Amino acid sequence: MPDDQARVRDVARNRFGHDELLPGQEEATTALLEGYDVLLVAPTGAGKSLVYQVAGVLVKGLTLVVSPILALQKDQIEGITLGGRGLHAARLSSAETASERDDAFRRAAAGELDYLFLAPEQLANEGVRGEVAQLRPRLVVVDEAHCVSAWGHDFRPDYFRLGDLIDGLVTGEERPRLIAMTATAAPPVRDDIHDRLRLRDARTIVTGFARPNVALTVLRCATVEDQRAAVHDAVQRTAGSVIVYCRTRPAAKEYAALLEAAGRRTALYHAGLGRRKREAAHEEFLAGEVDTIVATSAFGMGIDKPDVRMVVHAQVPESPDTYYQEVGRAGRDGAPASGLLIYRPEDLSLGRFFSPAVPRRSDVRAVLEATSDGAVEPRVVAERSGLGRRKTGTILNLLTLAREARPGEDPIEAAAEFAEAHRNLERSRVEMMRSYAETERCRAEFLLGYFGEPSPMRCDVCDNCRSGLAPEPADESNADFPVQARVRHQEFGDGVVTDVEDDRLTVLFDEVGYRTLALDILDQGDLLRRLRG
DNA sequence: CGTATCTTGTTTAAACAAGATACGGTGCCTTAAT
Repeated sequence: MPDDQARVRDVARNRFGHDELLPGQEEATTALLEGYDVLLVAPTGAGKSLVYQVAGVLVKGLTLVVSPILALQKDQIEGITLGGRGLHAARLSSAETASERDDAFRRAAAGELDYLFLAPEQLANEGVRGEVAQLRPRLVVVDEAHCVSAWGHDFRPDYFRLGDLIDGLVTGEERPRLIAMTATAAPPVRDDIHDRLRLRDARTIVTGFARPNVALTVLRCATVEDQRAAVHDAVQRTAGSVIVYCRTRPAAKEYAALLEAAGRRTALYHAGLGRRKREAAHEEFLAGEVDTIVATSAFGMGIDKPDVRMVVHAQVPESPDTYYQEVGRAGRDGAPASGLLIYRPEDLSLGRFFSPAVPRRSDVRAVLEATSDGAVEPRVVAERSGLGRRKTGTILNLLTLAREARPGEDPIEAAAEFAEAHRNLERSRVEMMRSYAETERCRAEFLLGYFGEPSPMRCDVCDNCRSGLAPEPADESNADFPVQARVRHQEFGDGVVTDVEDDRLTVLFDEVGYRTLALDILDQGDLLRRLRG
């Protein structure tokens, strides 16, 4: 609708001071105005926030923003209310006093509030959910939507229930429009977000994953001493801001001390440090008072420092999903930057260790029995089953998933199978990270393929391109099994082709996760068949 | 699963190896004790 386009541009310019909209922004906003749900996958810095801000102005009524991190919500609110835009935003969280919360509800009910921010855990509270429903939000925004997929089962169970919780807000006939936004989502993650949030008539808008100014390199080390030296040397020869990612808190502490001793101005960041220290480290890094920050994965979402010149992974992360997200914090300003992975294969074991456990069938049965009268509140079910709240929440989620996807089957068995499939997927992601570290292909091409964006060209700046190892990307257009093809494997079951090389295929299987298959073996028997549709 | 550290065991009794054990990420929220 040209009309909508003009309105979107007008609001972007006059309210938010953006003369031009970036690719995807306008498309996503107008899709919302036309009544579609939207899944927006766009890198940080591509202005995802502007999409919901503009839509929030044009869709009359309250815009509800679900966001995972309280500090992030605070930044967003400051951005919105800044500079006399005449817009109003508030937050509901454990950090607000009772009177602040009352005030937020009162203002929202009076139509004095444009945006209300909260974490899913707030919506999980029945009382809060009821009150928010009364406000009749017209637009619901799920920020950092990959969390729905990544955290669903065990870490923050209310993320898994978010679809239900949002459905619980519908009071009248009209359901609010929904937009899910994330910077990283490989195709299976996109499907998961779509299913978990129950998007309707969803428009999926994906802007490019390519980061041509970030040179990717992998350095393989045999010993911890070599590893330590490699991190030290890489940081020392880099001018400007550097992020060093470690897998554990003790490792982060050790590397921070090492680099500090070597004369780098260094800050340490992990979740064990407490809010004040973390804020101080973050601010020092943003302000350039330190040029190096050594962190665990806690240092992540909402970090938007444009001039990071290098992201070093002192230890290999557990998946290409995480790696892409973290290395993507390099070179946001478009100037040359590098992403260096220090690879010692033993470190992958930590990724396997952290992959989610499959609950015992006896525990699943206990939870099922505790819900026989229809109880669903995790607190009640945990008391009755005698299991911990966390474990109970995980199992409840699995049972929900099992009932939705396989009605009529034994829910205990189905839940256990889902947990196994989930763990298999996580472990296969670890193996994909191994493949990334060990590949001779263009690193960027590998990552883009993983994210469902096959690239016809090499990046020319990664280690494999520079050394001449990287082959020309395979022409997959006339392959027997092209990307996206649905296939059936005799042993692994059904799946989707995610990557095609000259001599091998990578397939994402429903039950066992990612597998790379050698074509010459496939040719020998009828191991793999293409399915229709 | 791998690593660091503590415990036990052996052997030209102080040192060192083998064996056992603990630990490892991400954040809401609530509530009790300062």
